[in-house]
Amino acid sequence: MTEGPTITTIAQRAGVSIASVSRVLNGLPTREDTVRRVMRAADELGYVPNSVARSLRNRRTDQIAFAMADIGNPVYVAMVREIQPLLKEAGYRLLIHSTDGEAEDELGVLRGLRERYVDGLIISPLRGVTEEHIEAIVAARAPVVVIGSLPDDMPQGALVDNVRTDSRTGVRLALDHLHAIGRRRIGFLNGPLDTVPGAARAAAYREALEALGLPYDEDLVEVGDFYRDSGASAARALLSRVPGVDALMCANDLIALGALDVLREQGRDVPGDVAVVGMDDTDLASVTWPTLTSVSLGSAERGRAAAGLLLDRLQNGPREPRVVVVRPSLTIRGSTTLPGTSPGGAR
Amino acid sequence: MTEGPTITTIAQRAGVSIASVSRVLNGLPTREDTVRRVMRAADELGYVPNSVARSLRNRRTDQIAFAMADIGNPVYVAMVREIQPLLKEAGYRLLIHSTDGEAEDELGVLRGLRERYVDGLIISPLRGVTEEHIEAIVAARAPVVVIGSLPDDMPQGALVDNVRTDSRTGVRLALDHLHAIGRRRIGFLNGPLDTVPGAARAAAYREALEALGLPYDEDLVEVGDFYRDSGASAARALLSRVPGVDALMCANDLIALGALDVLREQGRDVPGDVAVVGMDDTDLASVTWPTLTSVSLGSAERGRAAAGLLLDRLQNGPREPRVVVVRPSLTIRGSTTLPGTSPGGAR
DNA sequence: CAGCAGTCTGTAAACGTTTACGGCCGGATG
DNA sequence: CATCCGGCCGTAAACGTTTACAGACTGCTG
Repeated sequence: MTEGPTITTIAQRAGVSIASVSRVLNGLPTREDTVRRVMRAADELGYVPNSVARSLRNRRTDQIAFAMADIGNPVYVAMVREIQPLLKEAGYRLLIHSTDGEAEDELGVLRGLRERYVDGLIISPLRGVTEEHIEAIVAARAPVVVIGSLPDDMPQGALVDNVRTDSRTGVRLALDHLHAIGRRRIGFLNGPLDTVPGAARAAAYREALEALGLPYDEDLVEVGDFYRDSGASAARALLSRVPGVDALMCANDLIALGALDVLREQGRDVPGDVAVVGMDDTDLASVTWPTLTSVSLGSAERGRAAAGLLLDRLQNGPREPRVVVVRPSLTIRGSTTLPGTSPGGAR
Repeated sequence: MTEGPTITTIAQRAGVSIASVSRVLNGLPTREDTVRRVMRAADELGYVPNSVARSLRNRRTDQIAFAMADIGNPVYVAMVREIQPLLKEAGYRLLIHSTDGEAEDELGVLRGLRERYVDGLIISPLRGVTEEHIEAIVAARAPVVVIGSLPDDMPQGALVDNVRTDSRTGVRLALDHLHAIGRRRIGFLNGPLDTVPGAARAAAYREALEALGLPYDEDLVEVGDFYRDSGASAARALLSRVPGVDALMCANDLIALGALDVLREQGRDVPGDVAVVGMDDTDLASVTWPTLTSVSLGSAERGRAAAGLLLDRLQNGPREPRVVVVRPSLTIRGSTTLPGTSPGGAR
């Protein structure tokens, strides 16, 4: 396996020093004649600079990592889809880490920053930012953007920006809508309470009910996992316990899919008998039948914001940490509107 | 910004040479006493090796890239989902390149191999492997796995393995099934003919009809793009031209989604009036209503195979190029089976 | 006690760049 | 003609590792 040409090879062929070669290739001022000879030699040899050597010398890798729980989750796909072109545009390559939501893996990625194989990191920790996460971020001395919530008491040295959404308001939007279309017995299918989204949504559901003057009823709440199967089981349990439920608020779209499966199986009309709202507004929401009303937490926008913050720090150097909050919105579709009825109309 | 400790720092603190430090850290035989001192110093300093310097010296980056048209496409997501854990297991990091299917971007990635920022590449070129692709692969001198079809006349020097599927057989499976449930006027909604999948599926459709003894009718074929909107337009056009069509074969699941939209809008029963078959068997297929019968081209399996081939080459050195062919299969769902009817039954 | 084998360690080179520094040469100036 | 200045260029060091090689030391043998 012949090794490729290096600047030394070019220097020999062009009869100049490696310093001149480097200068020419980097466009530094050089005599016309030298430029031509170097360019010629480089072309003939088909020279391509070695990015590893360059990284070592320049102390930058032009790589950025994105770490999330599961690349199979449409929410993260939406983020990657926004992040990738922004990074490419700015000359960075993208590394992907799927952590399965394991804190251990997340920490591994954060600690990996010290190996200096990336210039920065965007991370979305599923179970929140622990003491250990923070330590690792501080020790990394590389810019990090956390998508999700961050403790208030971040230490000074941490080069960390934050992008978050307001799922509280998101749940509120959904319940207001359900209330507006006349629903009063609104069930809630949540994910695990020891995840950040799970805990936040649980609290938000309670609050929203209160704001609407509806009673909180334990029987209307079911906790499972963030998957379709689990959503189906939860829906089945809830429906048999409280047959009169007239709406289901689901903590994400996958759970809502499971709920739709069960409602169809039981022959209950959606939204006639039971209205359903999902959360995350993934691509799936427009595919189901009926199509799924869903709270958009702005995945794409969060991805864009995170990439923007990171690039800003990399390009413009240190500054005060920033927080970007993305406002949720409600996308109303068929699972809460009877055909021919306007979205806001009563039932 | 304090720079982190290097082996030099450790060497000073431990009172030994950097060579000894390196030996200890790499587990080479060393006197007990020295080991202890080095380990102690490394711990106290919180040393982490610099992966860039290591890469430069070792001539390997422990990174692998995956290049595909669009990370938003569920087919590629399925592949990434399989590839990532295999690479992680083998100690490689994963880089993602979304090329938008632009030949220029694909070539950019291939040429990038010469910059040596990755040890290998998995690529899925949307519009086929051109002369230029091949040149770049040969020049790369790094192992490449192509997912998709590869010309027969690859030059000797190319370190390239190949994973492909047999979409011909896939289309055949679908048409056999449609024929078996009594459909005779089977329309075909295809993607662009200048893409590899588009061309292959067009030919396969013709062949399959012939094998079934059905006439080929131009009016039954519509060419658009591989997206949902485009699938809808195509379906609309086809249905108005040939109202009596009793089945729609779609070149991918997204097109099939569009077709389902239109059929619902026109009040035609699926599968009663028109049966629908998609292709790729993505997650979407189990979400639609009715759920979508779809030809699985084994995305996950192709991803696994590609990662396996690449790792094999990286770990065991040069060998003859290999080709893995993944057999398609048909996943039968609601869009071709009347409730209560067994899948194979007549209409 | 000389010689020798065997361990362990340190020096230095190498991986392929970028860049500080000083030298050389030309022309312009006094 | 001596001096100075500016523009180019080459030498060498640096980035942080790994590793070939040779030297130092130990303890043993004859």
